Amino acid sequence: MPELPEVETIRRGLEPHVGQQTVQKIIVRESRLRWTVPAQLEKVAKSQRIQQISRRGKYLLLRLDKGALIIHLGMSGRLCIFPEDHPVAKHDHVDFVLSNKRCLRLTDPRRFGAVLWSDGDPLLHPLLSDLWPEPLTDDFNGGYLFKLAQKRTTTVKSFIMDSHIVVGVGNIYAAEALFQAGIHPKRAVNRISQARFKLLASHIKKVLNAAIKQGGTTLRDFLNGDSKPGYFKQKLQVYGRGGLPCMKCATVLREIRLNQRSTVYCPHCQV
DNA sequence: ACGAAGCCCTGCAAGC
DNA sequence: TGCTTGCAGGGCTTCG
Repeated sequence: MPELPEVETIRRGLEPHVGQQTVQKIIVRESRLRWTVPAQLEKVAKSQRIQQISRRGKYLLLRLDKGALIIHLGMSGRLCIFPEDHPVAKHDHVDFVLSNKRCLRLTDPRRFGAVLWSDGDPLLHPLLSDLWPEPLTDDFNGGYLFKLAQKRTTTVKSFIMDSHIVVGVGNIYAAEALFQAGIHPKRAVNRISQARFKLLASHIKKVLNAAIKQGGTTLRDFLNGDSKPGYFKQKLQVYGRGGLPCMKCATVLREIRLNQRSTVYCPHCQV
C-alpha cells in the first residue's frame, strides 16, 4: 500500500531509468483499473520523450513532449523496470516500452490504481486541479489547518486524510502523526487550538520525511521489481498495534473504526 | 457546503 | 481440506 513516502521513493528510483527515454510502445493488457485506461493512450503518447517524472500527492506524473501520463498506484500497485522481453505475470496490466529496451510495468492486483492521460499540464487535470497543498511544503502548516478547521465539525483524522485539505496523508501516517501530536483521532477540528495544529503539522512532516528516508534505503531495487512494502512497519508506534501497550505510557492501545478505517490510538496520551 | 457512507477490487486470514 | 465470510485500504462519488 504505497503511501506518499513510498510514491516519492518510487519516483526517485524510476527517474534514472525513464528520464529522457522515448516511449516506443504501450501495451495495455487490462484496461479496467480505477478508471478505464484511455484507448488512445498509445496513439497519443508514442514516440514522445519522457521529460520529467514528478509527483503530486500520490499521483506520479510523467511529462512527455506534449501531454503527460498520470499514474496512481492505488493500494496494491507497483511500478518496476524490466527488460522489454520480461515474462508477463498475473496482474501485469500496462507496459511502457522505452527506447533503452526497458519496460516500465504497472502491476496491480486490486486494480485500484490508474493510468490516465492529460493533453496539457497534468496539474490542470480535474483530479489534480483543486488547490490543496503538499504536506512537505511551507504552505502546509498549523495556521493553514487552523484556519480551515474553524468552519468544520469533522473529526481530525478525517480532516487530515481529506485530499482537499492536504494531499497524501494516508491511514497509517494519520494515525502515527496524531499519536505523536497527542491528539485524539475523534476530536472535532473546530475544538483544536492553533498551537496543537502546529504540532500536528510538524509531526505529519516529520513522519513522512522519516519514511521517505527509510524508503530510500529499502525500496531501491526497481530493476528486479523487488519493492516490498513493510519497511515502515518497524517504526510504527500505533498503527497495527491495537491491544498492545502504548510505547510512551504502556496503556493498552484502543482500536476503533472511523469512517470505515481502522484507527488505533492511546486513550491516555491522546486527548 | 459539509460529513459520512458507498463503492471499486483481489488476496489473505479466520471460521466453519 | 475446502468452502464462505470478513477485512484491508485510496479516494472519488453519491447520498443525506
